[in-house]
Amino acid sequence: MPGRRSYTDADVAVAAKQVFWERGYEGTAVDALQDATGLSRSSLYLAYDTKRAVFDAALADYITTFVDPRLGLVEAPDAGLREAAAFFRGLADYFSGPDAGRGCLLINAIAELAGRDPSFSPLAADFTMRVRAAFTNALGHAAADGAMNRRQVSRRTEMLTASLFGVWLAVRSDSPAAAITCRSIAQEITSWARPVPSNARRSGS
Amino acid sequence: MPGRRSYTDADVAVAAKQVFWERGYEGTAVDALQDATGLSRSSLYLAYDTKRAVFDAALADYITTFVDPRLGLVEAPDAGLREAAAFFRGLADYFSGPDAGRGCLLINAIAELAGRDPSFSPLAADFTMRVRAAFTNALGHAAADGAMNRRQVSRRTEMLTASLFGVWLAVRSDSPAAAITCRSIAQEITSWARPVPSNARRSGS
DNA sequence: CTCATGGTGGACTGACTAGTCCAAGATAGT
DNA sequence: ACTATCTTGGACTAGTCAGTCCACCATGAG
Repeated sequence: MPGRRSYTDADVAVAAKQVFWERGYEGTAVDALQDATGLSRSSLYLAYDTKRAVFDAALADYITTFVDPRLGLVEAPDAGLREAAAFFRGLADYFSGPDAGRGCLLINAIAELAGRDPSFSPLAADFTMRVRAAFTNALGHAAADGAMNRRQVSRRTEMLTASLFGVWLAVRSDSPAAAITCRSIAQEITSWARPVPSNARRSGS
Repeated sequence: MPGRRSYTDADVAVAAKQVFWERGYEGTAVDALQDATGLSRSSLYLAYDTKRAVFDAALADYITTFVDPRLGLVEAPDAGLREAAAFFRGLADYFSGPDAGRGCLLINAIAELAGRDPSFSPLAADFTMRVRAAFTNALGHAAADGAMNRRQVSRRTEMLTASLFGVWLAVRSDSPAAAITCRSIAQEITSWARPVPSNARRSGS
């Protein structure tokens, strides 16, 4: 009902986030945003000039509420292999939950828009850099503790960064399998902490 | 011009493959398929009943011409760490080429359709299983040679599978970076072949 | 040479899309 | 209580989408 505005821009972004997360950017019609927010078209366009602006706001909200807390663990100044492993275990737990099939809003957006929508590319590039920096941080501390050398830090950072993107893609097809993958990665990271098991070759059979 | 049919279904699939590869499934209009094939709408729909059928045929062609030769290297009965590393180096070379930005048609399709189009899910699940089996094959042989134990085989298989999906996603935003990632992964795999460097802890500084 | 077969181009359909616009009406300040 | 301001709902526009359909005509058989 008319009068003074009954919602904030942030309300719109949060409600829209759920729909974009579930159905993707192109897959979300403005009508669906109306249903999700309970607002009519004019009210929506009063808050944001374009569907894309709604999406950007939803993505920004997602990053602060979902990405920052998790990745922040690995970005912490005292983060090490423990935190890197815990990060992937946390993902594994999330992948065992009911909402895992939606994947990651940010990585879904990269998959959908990167390379095709030029205005989106910087965000994708920034995020990749951020993840790489986070793992370099954690693995660098491990190297300082003598667990690995510099060459290993950069190689393993590359591998963890690629793996992170990969599990978020895989979780949309098969979340239980992706949960297992995350736990495997966490275990592998943990194994890096050991100076290196010299009995590795014999414990197989 | 009318008369007897001047093209085969396979011609259509191959031409369509290029467009789908470049622009994605939803992003490709039937008009674009007309341009690519040089056929008119009726001729297209004479070869395939639906846009989706064209896509499936294009994807099948992609798998036999692009995926099979590369992944076959790792699936070979005598494949080991050498072949797994060579697989990622081969990817790195491809990522340095001009067409890298399109990514992988199959993985793009998984990213676009998995979880949203139920009829596509089996193909996605099958491919993930296939990749996992391929790396299990190669790493299993390495384990038989004493380079690692069973636990490492399964963990590292998970990691390589996730990494493969990840690099194909990343290559669409930044192909030079993805090429470096592939080479790092190849080097890491190669390092598994060594019984395990006991001087790893000291060579850092 | 003639006719039936069937490939072909292009107009068309109905269902969507994002975004615009305006009349209706509730509120806040006076 | 009155009025100006600004939110609201919903009709509307212009464009795109996948898929259908038909008149046209080149070809192969007899």
